[in-house]
Amino acid sequence: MGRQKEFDREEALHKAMEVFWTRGYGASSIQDLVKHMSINRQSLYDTFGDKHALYLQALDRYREVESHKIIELLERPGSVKRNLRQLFETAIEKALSERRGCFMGNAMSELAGRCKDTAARTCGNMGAAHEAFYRALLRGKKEGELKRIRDARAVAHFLYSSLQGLVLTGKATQDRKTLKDIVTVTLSVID
Amino acid sequence: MGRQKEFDREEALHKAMEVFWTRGYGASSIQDLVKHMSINRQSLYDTFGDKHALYLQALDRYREVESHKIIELLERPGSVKRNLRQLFETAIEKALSERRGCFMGNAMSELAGRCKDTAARTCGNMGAAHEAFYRALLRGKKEGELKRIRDARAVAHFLYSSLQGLVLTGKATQDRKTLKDIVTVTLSVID
DNA sequence: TCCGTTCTTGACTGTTCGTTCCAGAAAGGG
DNA sequence: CCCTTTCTGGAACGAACAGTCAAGAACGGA
Repeated sequence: MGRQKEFDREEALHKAMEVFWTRGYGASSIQDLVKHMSINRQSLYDTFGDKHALYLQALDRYREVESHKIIELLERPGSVKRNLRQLFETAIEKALSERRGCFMGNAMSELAGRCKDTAARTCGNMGAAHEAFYRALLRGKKEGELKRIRDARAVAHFLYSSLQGLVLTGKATQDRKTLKDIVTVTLSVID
Repeated sequence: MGRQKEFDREEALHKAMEVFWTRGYGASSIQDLVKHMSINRQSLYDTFGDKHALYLQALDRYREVESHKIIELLERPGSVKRNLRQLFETAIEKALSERRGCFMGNAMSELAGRCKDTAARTCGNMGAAHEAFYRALLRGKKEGELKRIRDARAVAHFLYSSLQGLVLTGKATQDRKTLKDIVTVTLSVID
């Protein structure tokens, strides 16, 4: 059946995701990608199609990896408030250490307005995150921790939007207090 | 003193701002800019310097025009709550009709992490908006409309971040209800 | 009127972009 | 062993990129 691939497809895709995540679509050249993926130019085209197709696959991979992290965190047993607080505080720490934001948020900003494929993926990812928030809120209500919440779907939308706003703000300022203020007020709506 | 310019500098800069706002920095070519600004290539370089310098001037112009709109709206006499509601509802309408988001938000996402000049401008703009929110909240407190607010600076940071999150979310989804949900919950913190 | 300055124009630079082609090396199946 | 398939590396493609140059047109001042 011919020669085997010398590189691991998933590993290469992961590297591509990191390049696109860090630099965005337009600012990532094939040169950059080839270098960081440690594969040959031709192998890239043979395996992933063209640049745009690779980008979409990287978005899909991000969703698999990062979204599942969020879902997993929100589904941890115990206090829903504590889980939410931890999610937002982790976001602050990442905003202060890395500066690349959220790959989905970056994709929304750069391409979702012009590219349907990207819009579909960012929208789908938002839907998945929304469901995770929603389920967590429902559980919090059922367990009596979140008595004040009326429209859980609305609050879930709000939380996702707030998280994106927080991460975006973290690109402009490195001031920890500003980011903590945002989280404090955000979480006050589920207090 | 030689020949006069055949174009209006401010008008050309305004056009450049619209191109950068709509397409972002990387995806705007000098070709695009020249075309939409209706000036010659050389005039662009003579008048504004290179592409990057033009971008920064476009950011400055955006701040002058758009930030002042926000400040003006928030300083209107009468109910602070009403003013804030109108600001957020206008943001929804713009998100649904145009798809270009907020130029400052776009700049944060695309460049603030890599370019100090851009970071300084987005940060400065955030500071100005923060002050506008803060003054509005203080007035609301003084006039007895916003009794529940304790840390007005924190709420001001929150409102700016939420606005950015809302606008970004509007790039992924065109669903009006989702956006209205976000605004409803956001404004519940100043209720 | 003529000079000097500045603006306009379009051709042109060298570079980088995404993508493809090709020749050859490597490996599995018969 | 040979055949087929696949991967590799480098060269090459045309297009698009940001930025520059030189020549001339238009205007203000003397």
